[in-house]
Amino acid sequence: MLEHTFIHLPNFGPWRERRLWMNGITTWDDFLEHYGSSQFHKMFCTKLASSKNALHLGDAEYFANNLPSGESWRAFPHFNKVAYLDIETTGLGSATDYITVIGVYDGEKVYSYIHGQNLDDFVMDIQKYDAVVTFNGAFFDLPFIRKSFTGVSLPKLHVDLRFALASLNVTGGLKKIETKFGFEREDDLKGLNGYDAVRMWQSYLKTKDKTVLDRLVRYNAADISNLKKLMEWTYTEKRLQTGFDELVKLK
DNA sequence: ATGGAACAAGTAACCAAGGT
DNA sequence: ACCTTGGTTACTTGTTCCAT
Repeated sequence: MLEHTFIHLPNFGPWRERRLWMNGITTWDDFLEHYGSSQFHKMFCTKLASSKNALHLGDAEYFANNLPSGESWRAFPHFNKVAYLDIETTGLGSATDYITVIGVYDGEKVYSYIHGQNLDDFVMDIQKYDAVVTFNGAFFDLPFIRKSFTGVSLPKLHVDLRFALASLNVTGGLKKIETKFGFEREDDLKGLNGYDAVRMWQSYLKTKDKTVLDRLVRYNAADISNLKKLMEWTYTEKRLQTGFDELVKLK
C-alpha cells in the first residue's frame, strides 16, 4: 500500500490523495512522471523520491516518522520482521509494579522473556524487528517497557490494534474482540484475563510450581498469536476503507 | 487576473478509553 | 493508579475552482 500512499505529503489528507487516485495517479512513479517537471510540485517530488529510497532500503523508521500515526498500518505488508508483542505485569503501573513476562511472536515462533530468567534478553532481541504490533500498547505495554528498561530501543513503526480496530467500529477489550471473531483458546486458558495473569505470577512466586508459570506463559502466547490474525484482518479492512482498490479497478 | 464560495487541512482544548 | 492516543468540537488557515 505504501507506493500508492500520498497522505504523508505536507498538506495532503485523505481527500487529496483520493483525487490523485481518481485522476489515474496511483503510484509514486505516476506522480513523478506527471509532475516531475513542475516547479510547483518540486517539494512533493523530492519527498516521494525519499520515500522510494526508504522503501528500497527497508527503512521502517522513515515511514514511522512520516505517516500519520493512524495510517501506520499501510506499511505493514512491506516489512516482514514484525514483532507481535504483549506483556504481563504485577499490576497496572503503580511504582512497585514490574514486568513478569514479555511475549514476542514473529509470525512463526513465540519467544517468551520471563522475569528472573531471561527477561533482559528482550532488550537485544527486540532490535531485530522493523515493526511492532500490540493491542493498547501505546498506552500500556510500550511505556511500561520503556520505564523498565531505560534506554531500550523499540521499533519506531507501531500498529496499535486497539485504535485501528476502533476506527473500523470494532471496540471492546481484546478478549471480547476475539470472541467476536470466533478465535478459540486452549481449554485451560479460556476465561482468563489480565488480572488472572497477576494472580498466576503471585501463585508461582509462593509455590515455585512450574506448571503455574507455564500456564501464565501460554496465556501470554495465546494473546500474541491472535494479534497476527487481527492485524491481517485489519489491514484488508483498512485498505478497503481507503477505496483504493475500487477506484483503480474502475479504470 | 481577481474575488469569493466551498471545502479541506491544521490547531487547540477537552474527553473517553483498555490493559495487568 | 497510570498511561497516550484518537475522536469530537470549534475555530483558523489554506486550496481549489468557478464566475466574473
